[in-house]
Amino acid sequence: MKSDTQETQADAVAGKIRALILNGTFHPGQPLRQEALSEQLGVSRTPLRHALQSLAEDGLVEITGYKGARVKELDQGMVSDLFDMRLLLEPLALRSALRHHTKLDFAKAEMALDAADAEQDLAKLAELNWDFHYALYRPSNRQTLLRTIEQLNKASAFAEVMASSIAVRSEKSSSEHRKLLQACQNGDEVGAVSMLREHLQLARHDIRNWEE
Amino acid sequence: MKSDTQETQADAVAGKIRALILNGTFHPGQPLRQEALSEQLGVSRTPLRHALQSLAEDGLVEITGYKGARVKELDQGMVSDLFDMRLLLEPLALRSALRHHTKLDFAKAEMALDAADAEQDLAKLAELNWDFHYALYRPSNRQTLLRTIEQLNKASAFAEVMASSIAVRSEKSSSEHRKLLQACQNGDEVGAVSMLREHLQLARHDIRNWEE
DNA sequence: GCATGAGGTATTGGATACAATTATGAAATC
DNA sequence: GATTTCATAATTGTATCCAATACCTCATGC
Repeated sequence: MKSDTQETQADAVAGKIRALILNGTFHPGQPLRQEALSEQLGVSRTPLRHALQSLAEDGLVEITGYKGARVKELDQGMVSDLFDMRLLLEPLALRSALRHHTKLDFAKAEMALDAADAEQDLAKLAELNWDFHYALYRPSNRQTLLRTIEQLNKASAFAEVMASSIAVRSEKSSSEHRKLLQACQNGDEVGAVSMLREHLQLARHDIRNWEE
Repeated sequence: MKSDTQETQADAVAGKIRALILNGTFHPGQPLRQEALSEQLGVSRTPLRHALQSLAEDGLVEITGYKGARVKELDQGMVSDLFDMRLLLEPLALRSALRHHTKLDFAKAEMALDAADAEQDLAKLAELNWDFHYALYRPSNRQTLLRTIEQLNKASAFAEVMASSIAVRSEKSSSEHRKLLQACQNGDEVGAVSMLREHLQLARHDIRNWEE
């Protein structure tokens, strides 16, 4: 997961802001003032600005020229779109990866699951969620596909947190994840794919119920 | 297509650099030095940096911390991934849009096609290409889906230009586009979707043949 | 001869200062 | 009283300057 690129302050700050958003410290629609944030996080406005731009790419904040950045509102169609896309793309990645899985991949996936079961912090839980899925998809070695799926997952995590769904269904999610992992280990392609589909549909359903 | 957000110099510069890349002035792998570019484009390094970050999001350049930005190399799997994804996502957008098309949408699409037939500049041709597809998908009103599809289209345009494919198959592409538009106007859902699929597959095929 | 490390240069990342734009609010006008 | 206007403040975008990091050369040791 670690890239060879030297981490810059902007990246670090982006991570911190992401955590603050996912933890609920910053709520949807809230404006993110550059000066205040920069002093709060102990950096200048320059890297902060880059961080905000990064978060905008990930769909967590919305930037409007000369008007500033605010935490994105979770609109009605966003959840549908995200999960429709994930339902189309992730089975493709999983199928491409299935023949190339190694024991190390399964170990990484299981490690993420175990850590998730003990995790309370929502931001870290979301991160572990992605670690699990990524472990299963990465052996496909399809970088471009993986990058898009990662974006969609990050945005989904945002939606789940906003809908207070990620905490509520964590134990359900865990069992679904373990079944999916088991199917992958057995080399059961149709089972794994259908388990993945079911998992995504259940997640979407639970989010839907929480938004009014 | 114009958003209400005030265009900033960073955005303008991003557009210029994108054009320079698509026109072949900057070739893949070439490093993009900030100082040189900033003086060439008449802006400071600060907005230039933001522009490069934007282009990195679009997948046209690659940024590595403290090492700089370079025009992205067109790797083998990228084309496959992009078109696999487009083949899954764009039919969904088209189907969602079909019932909501208005005469204005068709007019916009046709205008883009007519302009494309007379266009020589590769960057503008790529832009018109997207304008056409966007006109057909936008009535779906699915913003998140559209945003992802836009990214994929921009990246595809990059790949097509790099493979010297966009110029060669422009007349073929035009006829495919017009058939697709016709099917949409007739309200022929299955015809439109299959035409779209064929169009994408042909584009992928022609790119494949040009890369060695 | 080749690896290795010190030093200097080139280039990027970050901090600060300044300009451009937008939001705010009070006064004037209908 | 509501609305428009204009000035002022708050906020973002841009330019400039400084610091951190990577790259390249060249000396030095084996």
